[in-house]
Amino acid sequence: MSSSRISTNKKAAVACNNCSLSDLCLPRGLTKEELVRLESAIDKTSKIPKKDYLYRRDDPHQAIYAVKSGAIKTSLSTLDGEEQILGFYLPGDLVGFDAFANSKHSCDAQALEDTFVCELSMSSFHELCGSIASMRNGMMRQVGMEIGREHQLLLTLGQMRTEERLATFLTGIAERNQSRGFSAREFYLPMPRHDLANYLGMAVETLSRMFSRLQEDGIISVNHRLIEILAPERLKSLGHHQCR
Amino acid sequence: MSSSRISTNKKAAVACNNCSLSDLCLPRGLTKEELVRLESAIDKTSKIPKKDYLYRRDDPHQAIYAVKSGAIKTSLSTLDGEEQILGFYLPGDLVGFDAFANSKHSCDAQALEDTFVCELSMSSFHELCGSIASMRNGMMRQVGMEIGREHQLLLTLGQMRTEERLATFLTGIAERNQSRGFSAREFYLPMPRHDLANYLGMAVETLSRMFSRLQEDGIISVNHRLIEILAPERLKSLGHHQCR
DNA sequence: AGGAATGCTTGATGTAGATCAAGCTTTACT
DNA sequence: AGTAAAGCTTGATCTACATCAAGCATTCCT
Repeated sequence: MSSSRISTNKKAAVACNNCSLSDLCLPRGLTKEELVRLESAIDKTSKIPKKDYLYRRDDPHQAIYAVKSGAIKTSLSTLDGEEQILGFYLPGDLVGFDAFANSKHSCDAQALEDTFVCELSMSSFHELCGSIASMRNGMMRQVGMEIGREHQLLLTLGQMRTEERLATFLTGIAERNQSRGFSAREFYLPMPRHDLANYLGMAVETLSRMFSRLQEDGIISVNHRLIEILAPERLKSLGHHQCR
Repeated sequence: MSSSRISTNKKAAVACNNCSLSDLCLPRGLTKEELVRLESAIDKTSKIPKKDYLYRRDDPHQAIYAVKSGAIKTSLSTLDGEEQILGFYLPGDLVGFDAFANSKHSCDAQALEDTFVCELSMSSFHELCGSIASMRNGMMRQVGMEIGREHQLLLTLGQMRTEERLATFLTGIAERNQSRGFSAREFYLPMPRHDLANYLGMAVETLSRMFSRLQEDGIISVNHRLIEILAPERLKSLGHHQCR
């Protein structure tokens, strides 16, 4: 039941320096010397097997994690056994800010597929934030982006109809892939329908129908989790509630 | 249209030291000397008249604000003229973290009534965070609480029925008042129905009906914005989706 | 003080999306 | 390989809530 990570390698296989995610993740804006300090602080890379938890609610805040490959979902579980998914974290994303309030995690983080994460222990984190201004700024930027994503999701859940929610989500994923050097046109979704429906605040059946509708309209092509965006502009224009 | 603050007083009328909000806001955990430094960094207290903006989207990130009295709402506006309210900030709350991502505010912040805020300029903020560890930690705690509030709202919008949303909101306000030394039983809501309905993701009419329903059931007493909670336990038990 | 505008409530009606139900496909397990 | 269990889709029905409509109360403005 508890967080059971295996295949822990002392020292990251790839230095931050050489990591393909370096400009998405923390290193952006650090000097060469600072980068060396960050790298030596990243004490290990862990493999989280599919369905295992990276951490659970009330676990002590041990580290900030950077997703290297795979995907993580965070969620809140209620007493009556329901859950609300809060976010999906893809390679280059940082996870773990939810524990800032009281040094205990306030949600669960689970691997959607076999996932590798870099760990920056909280003691290293504090030390680096205390001594390197650009590290502090980079961290603040990341926290700000996290808050921004949550604001966007609140807008989605509060204002949009179901078709628009899915359209907005798909364009978001496409842009994210683009910025990571992957295809914005064709990609695999890392999460099952069940999770995506929950995240977008609708029933699985409704989500499925919306996928079908977008496909019938010739906007996307759906093959289970493989999505091809045929008409990116039309997809984007379905998102009426874009921020001014 | 733009942010027009008036009645700016050089130097806060009440020092952080003596401020009734001190243990809710930043000072918690600071030594006497650190507190003096924080106080001297808080260069002014501003009055934001009702309906004026504290800041707007795309404004440069000039300060972190602490609400001393009154109330602030933050919101996202869409191109087609709709809005999603993201949060209500009451005395003791900190506002302005939304600009961490790129040094520009990513939402609007508007006064619901005449409001006084303390301003900690970003330059002071950076200086204090760089030199005082407990200041850094206090700030992280605040950011964590902000993220926690947003998670709670996502759960509310994603999982709850309308009556439950209102019940959860009201118990939350009651607890907040309690922790601030005000009555948890009787209080004025600072926001109009329109804003509360938007925040809770429902139509004003539905919100009004839910108020009426809770009143008919003898759980609360409603007189416009004056709310009296008659049966706190029953109200709380309507919130089925409490976190485990 | 008087009138207009805003805010709130209640009732009647319509509908987007939930729920229920069933079949099919893919993945997981022995 | 064969069977069980998940995962996904489509159709039929139902309902919680939105929308439309109207009236009253309160606040704002001159």
